[in-house]
Amino acid sequence: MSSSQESDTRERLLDAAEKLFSAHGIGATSLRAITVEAGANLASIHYHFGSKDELLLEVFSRRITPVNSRRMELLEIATANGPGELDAIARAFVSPALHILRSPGGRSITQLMGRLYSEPLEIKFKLLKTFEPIVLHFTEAIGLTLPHLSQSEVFWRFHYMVGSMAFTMVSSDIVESRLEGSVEEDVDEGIERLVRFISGGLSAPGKPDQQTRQEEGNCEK
Amino acid sequence: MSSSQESDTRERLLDAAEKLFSAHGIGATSLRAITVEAGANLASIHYHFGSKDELLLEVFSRRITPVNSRRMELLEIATANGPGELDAIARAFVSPALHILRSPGGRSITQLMGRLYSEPLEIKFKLLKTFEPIVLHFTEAIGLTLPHLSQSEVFWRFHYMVGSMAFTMVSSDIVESRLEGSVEEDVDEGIERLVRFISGGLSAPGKPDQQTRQEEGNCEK
DNA sequence: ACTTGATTTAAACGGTCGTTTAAATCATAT
DNA sequence: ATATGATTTAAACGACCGTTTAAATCAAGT
Repeated sequence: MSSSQESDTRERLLDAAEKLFSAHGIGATSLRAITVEAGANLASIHYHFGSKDELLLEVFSRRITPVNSRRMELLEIATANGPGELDAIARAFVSPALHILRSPGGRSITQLMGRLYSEPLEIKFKLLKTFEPIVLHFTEAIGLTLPHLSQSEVFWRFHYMVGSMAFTMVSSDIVESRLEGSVEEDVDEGIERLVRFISGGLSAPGKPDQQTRQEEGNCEK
Repeated sequence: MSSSQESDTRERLLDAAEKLFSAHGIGATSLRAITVEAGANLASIHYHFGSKDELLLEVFSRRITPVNSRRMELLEIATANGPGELDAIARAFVSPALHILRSPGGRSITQLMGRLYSEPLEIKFKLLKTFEPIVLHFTEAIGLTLPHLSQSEVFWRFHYMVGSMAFTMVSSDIVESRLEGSVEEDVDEGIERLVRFISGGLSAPGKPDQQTRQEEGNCEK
């Protein structure tokens, strides 16, 4: 039926691995379980990917690459005319990642992406290399919008943003189990709610000892 | 030498498990590695704890119980006279957890606690039961300070706070490896920086469609 | 029809895992 | 000293793991 020269076993393996890694964790998912789920032979993983680690790398990058591309697109739009608005910058980072909740296999890959940060695997460092340009461009954009903050303050706030997003992705099941009464809400509504929190945090006053206020000064307290 | 009737093998097992779970992850740490590290016999874990899962539960709760007690103490102080200040509420939640960085074995247990949230283990749900009173009291405190926000908005913002803190704990090694030039900073300085971000996020304007402004209105933009 | 390379298959390899068992050792009270 | 219960020990159990091998099968090009 398919006339492509690419094996579709490879795709089925990626889909199965994505599903099982997300559901049960990476270490707890065996290659045997993946091949059973994919309807393939045990050795097919080593034939197509070489090892379990390289399979995992492929599972990640297949999803993360387009997400990061979209992030760069949105960031460039947000910063096209001078320093960008903080909510637009936050949205450029958060929205592409949370939007794949809608794609097939969405919930699973979302949890897997969030889990990446906390896994003590060597593969994490390989994957994080991919994020370096993202980190650089977003911290630069935030720093231009908030020039009164020190470089390390900007850097940490960027990571707080990453954390609140990653945690949302990982534990969305837990959070939603508490709000059982509420209807399944729109993805964009969740994005905007998160963007509100993040841009509020990014725009918080800086370290009180140093240069604190720009024009709008202290908003809290 | 020790006249206590309690076995100190038990304590050495907990210390070794805490260290290895944190360094290499839970799934990647074998009972054999733990007993070697503790200088104990392989079967001693099952004698003292019954299983690997129950050992893990003990490792967690030994550290988390005092942290949550301290959180409740600080929250009660912060909310003693009417609605609490947002930064005091955030500090009450964040500070006890990050302060055990100083305790022996600090770095390791910090990463382990942060990792708890993203592990797809059944044990996670047992542990999260412990947090229920914490969640209830803190969301109530935030809601009293920000009465214009809906209940679900408050609930989500609480979880964004948890996320930015948990991510900070898990990935502090990564973040600090980027700021290699900077000296090892004070723990309280990191706490205050995180508190700044969180209270900024908590106090952000609400959903624009509904009732938005209180007295201080929009702080960003 | 035959060859060639890509892909799939069944079977096994060596290793590590959590758990269990039953005997050995220790501490303590009588 | 001896009995008793708590603790530690050595050894093995069955199960599952990631990986490898070599043969079988498939798909095209000639």
